[in-house]
Amino acid sequence: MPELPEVETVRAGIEPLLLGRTFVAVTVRNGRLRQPVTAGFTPAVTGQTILAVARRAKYLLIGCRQGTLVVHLGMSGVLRVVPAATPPLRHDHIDLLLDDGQMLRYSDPRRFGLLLWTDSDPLQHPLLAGLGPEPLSTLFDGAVLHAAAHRRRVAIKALLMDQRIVVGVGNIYASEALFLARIAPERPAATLSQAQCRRLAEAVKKTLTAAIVAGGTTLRDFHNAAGEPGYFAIELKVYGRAGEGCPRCRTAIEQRRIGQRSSYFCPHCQH
DNA sequence: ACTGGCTCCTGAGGGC
DNA sequence: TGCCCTCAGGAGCCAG
Repeated sequence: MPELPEVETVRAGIEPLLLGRTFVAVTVRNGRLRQPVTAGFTPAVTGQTILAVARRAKYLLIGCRQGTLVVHLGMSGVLRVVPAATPPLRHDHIDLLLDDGQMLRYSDPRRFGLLLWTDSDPLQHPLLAGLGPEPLSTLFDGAVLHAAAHRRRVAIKALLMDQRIVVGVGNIYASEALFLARIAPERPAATLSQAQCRRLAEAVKKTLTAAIVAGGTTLRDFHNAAGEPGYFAIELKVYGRAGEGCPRCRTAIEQRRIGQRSSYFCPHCQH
């Protein structure tokens, strides 16, 4: 369930449960993920003490004394801290046993996610080195977006989801941000004016921030911090609402495929 | 250098 | 009930 807000919610949820803990054992039931879990994974992680739980783009970075555990949730990945005795279900692929009787459990039906260990700077890892700016930082704004869109003919929605341009925006929040900015998702990126790029960059920040706040609220209600945030926490204005009335003008929301992904928009107020 | 299309994988839901 | 199709919140890889 992962776009940036969901990953951030997971990060915030597991951080207090992991800080200072040590991984005492690792069980890999099925390591065939997007990148297969390597033979060196278990010995590398075992014995490591957790010093930080950070996030870069949609990657979780669990910083340990001698390296970093990098986790990506893919489409369907879930990370939870549960009692060590919890019996595994079908898609509970990896357990990382902690020194307090709990374990960090990775589940992922579709197995598009990944776990890897790196003992050097995780930000320099090939998977992360080419990532664009964090959307909520000052490194991302209208000017940056406008520069990135220069001469690009791709649909603006596809550009928004390109992690080399800006990270963290997935299929749901791309539709939501474009709705908020009143920009049609199919517009070739290069046709957006500076003002429109400014509006869109602000809409991205606003959309993601609202979702993080909502996720955090949801999580606080979860006593076990099990992290079942999800998209129910926030009211989506257009995503998944084909045929329903636009919240602004009541025109029927349209659904269309853009770059193999379902996109939702109001044909009347988005241009 | 870009662009669009395909691919990995399992599960859910709709139509017949 | 079963079968077949389509779709799903990601992103790397490939040919043109």
